[in-house]
Amino acid sequence: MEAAPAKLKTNKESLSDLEVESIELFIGFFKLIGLQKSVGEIYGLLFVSSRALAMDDIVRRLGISLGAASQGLKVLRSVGAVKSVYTPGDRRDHYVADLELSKFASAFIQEELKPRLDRALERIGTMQNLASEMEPEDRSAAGERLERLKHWLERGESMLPWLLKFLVK
Amino acid sequence: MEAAPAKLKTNKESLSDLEVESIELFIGFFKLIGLQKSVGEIYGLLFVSSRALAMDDIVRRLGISLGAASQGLKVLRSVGAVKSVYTPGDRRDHYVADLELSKFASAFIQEELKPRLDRALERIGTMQNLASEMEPEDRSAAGERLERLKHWLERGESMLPWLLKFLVK
DNA sequence: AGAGATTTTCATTTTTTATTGAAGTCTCTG
DNA sequence: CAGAGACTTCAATAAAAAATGAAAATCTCT
Repeated sequence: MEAAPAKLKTNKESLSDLEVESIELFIGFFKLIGLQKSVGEIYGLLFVSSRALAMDDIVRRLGISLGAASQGLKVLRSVGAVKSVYTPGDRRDHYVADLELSKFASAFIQEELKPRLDRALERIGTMQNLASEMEPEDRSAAGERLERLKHWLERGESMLPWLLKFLVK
Repeated sequence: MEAAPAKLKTNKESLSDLEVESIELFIGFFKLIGLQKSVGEIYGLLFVSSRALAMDDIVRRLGISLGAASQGLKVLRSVGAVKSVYTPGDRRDHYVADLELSKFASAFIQEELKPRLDRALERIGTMQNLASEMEPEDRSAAGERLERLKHWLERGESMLPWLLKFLVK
């Protein structure tokens, strides 16, 4: 039997406990709003970093691929969760976490929630038309349900601006 | 060349346009709160049905497996989204959609959102302890960030009861 | 302009998640 | 009280999503 092979990846400099906690925290948080693990990892690492990190620092520390880092940073930039800062004498982009957490929440509300509610209300219109062509017995059942659902969704929609204001302030 | 083979699955009685719209609507809605497609399909079908459906009606109409239907109904029961009604002279359970849509939303808030926020706040406590053992330069950067994150999460948490009340009434 | 460094893109592979299908359990009924 | 119907469970399979790795593109400095 051969000597035990090194099972652990050796290509990642070990993370501190603080970094691990931060990463786990943001993986969970970002998953909730539909972002993938690697995005949470990157943000978690940047969140507790006292200096800006270049993409290959991120790659090295997290042990992820360049591709994943590039894509993850793209997402984070697009929701305003990180910004790149200039570092004299270094050609690489360096990233820091933007601490306005409310940005993600409002991006989520405006880019995910709102469009879905709008789409759902559209669908209800379609469904009400379809229902109006049905036999009376079926129509009344479906009709009342649709009306209720519509009210509820409109209520939800009306709440969004308020919710947004609350989170962003 | 042979006659064109029947490509469509023939094991599902075709769905009406109304049913299709409803199913798509609820698939989207349920995905948002982390429930799987088959759960949305079942609820969407029940939502526009004018009568209670047995599990094998659901299986037949949607063309899903018994197992998926059983599991999907289990989830829907657990969040109070469907209830079973008694049908004389039939041993099978028959299900109707519960129209209190707010139930799902509040189940989501209480069973997903709240625990996650709590867990996150716990983690921040841990992180604050870890940070307090760090070198001063790193500590102040991390310390301020943690404090901000904590405030923001507490703010979010304080909003939940209100949100819940708004949705449920 | 061109060499080297950095970053992006995307087809392929890996991982994760959802669905199936068959065996198992329970419960009515004849 | 046996057996058929109704439902559940779970290991195996299929589908979907994410990560990798390498090529292509972009950038920067001389």
